[in-house]
Amino acid sequence: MTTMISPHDELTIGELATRSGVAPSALRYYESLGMIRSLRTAAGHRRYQRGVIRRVAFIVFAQRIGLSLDEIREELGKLSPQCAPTKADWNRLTGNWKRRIDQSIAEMQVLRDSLNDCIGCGCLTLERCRLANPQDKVAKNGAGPRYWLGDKSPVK
Amino acid sequence: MTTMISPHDELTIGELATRSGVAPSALRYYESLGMIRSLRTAAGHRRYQRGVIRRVAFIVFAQRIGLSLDEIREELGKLSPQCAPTKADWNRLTGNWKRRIDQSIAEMQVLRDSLNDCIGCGCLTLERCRLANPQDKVAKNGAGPRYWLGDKSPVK
DNA sequence: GATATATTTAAAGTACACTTTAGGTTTGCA
DNA sequence: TGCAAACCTAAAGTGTACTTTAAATATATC
Repeated sequence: MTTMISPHDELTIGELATRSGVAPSALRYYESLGMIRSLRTAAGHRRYQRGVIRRVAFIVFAQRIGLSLDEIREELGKLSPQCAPTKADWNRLTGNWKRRIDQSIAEMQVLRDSLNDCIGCGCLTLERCRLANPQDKVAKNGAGPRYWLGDKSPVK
Repeated sequence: MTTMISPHDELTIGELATRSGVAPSALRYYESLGMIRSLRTAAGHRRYQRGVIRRVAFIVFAQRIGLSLDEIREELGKLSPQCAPTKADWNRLTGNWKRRIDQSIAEMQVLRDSLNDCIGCGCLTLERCRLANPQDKVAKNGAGPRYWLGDKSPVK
């Protein structure tokens, strides 16, 4: 019986890396942040339970949606320790995530529309197209491009 | 004549910061990267020509679309030095940018659909929903979440 | 003229998400 | 038994995009 997978349904870090597409160093990093857990062999090598694959998938997915590791860590904290989420958990999470995704899409659409407007009006500037306001008014607001594009958040 | 704006249609760094919503430190940083230029007063203070506002708007816009400063620097290099882009330039740029935006939107939609599928099928796992493949096949591919989500790019 | 605000530079610091390195141990296979 | 490949830890390094700091000079306002 030459299995590629450990007999006890536990994965080595290399196997988890292959299965998840996430580098071993990243998996260790996630573990150092308390996002995933491992058992250890007598020699100190990590062994991952199968559920961890889902957890890593969860992390990767959430990252693509735009969550920071810190936010993801919080979300993971709301689930049962190392298990798959309950149906209720899942609905709540996906609800939040969908809203987030919809926001991203909406923002991208604003950006695309901005380009259309700029082409349409022929003025060739992002600045004046989006800015119906006279310049001095904008200057007084302390507003900038982010404002032009419909975002109120500080510059960072 | 108490103007808020310099008499010669040239902006101080503070004025440009206010007008663009970009911090002075960031403007200096962009200048250090050769993305914008300034004239200097006798005392060495920066003075920005009006066109620079558009250039900064361009930078901010491109960042939101997801371009790195390095990519933006390249795009800026294709324009006439400190001027507004020509109509042809503009169409080319916006064409590229729109494609980029469309890609972002498409990716977000894939992510959203993934969530829908997961809810719809009730399996409560990202992993098995997106993965019609038997697990061993995936293991052989060395594929991971990024693959499940329709992306071929390396882990980074 | 005094003072407050704005500006200058260079260099170091920050945050995020990891990766790389170094030096050592363990495992799997012939 | 021998050896390559995989694993371990801690600490330092990487890339992006800035911000902060410090010490000095300049400008604007009263």
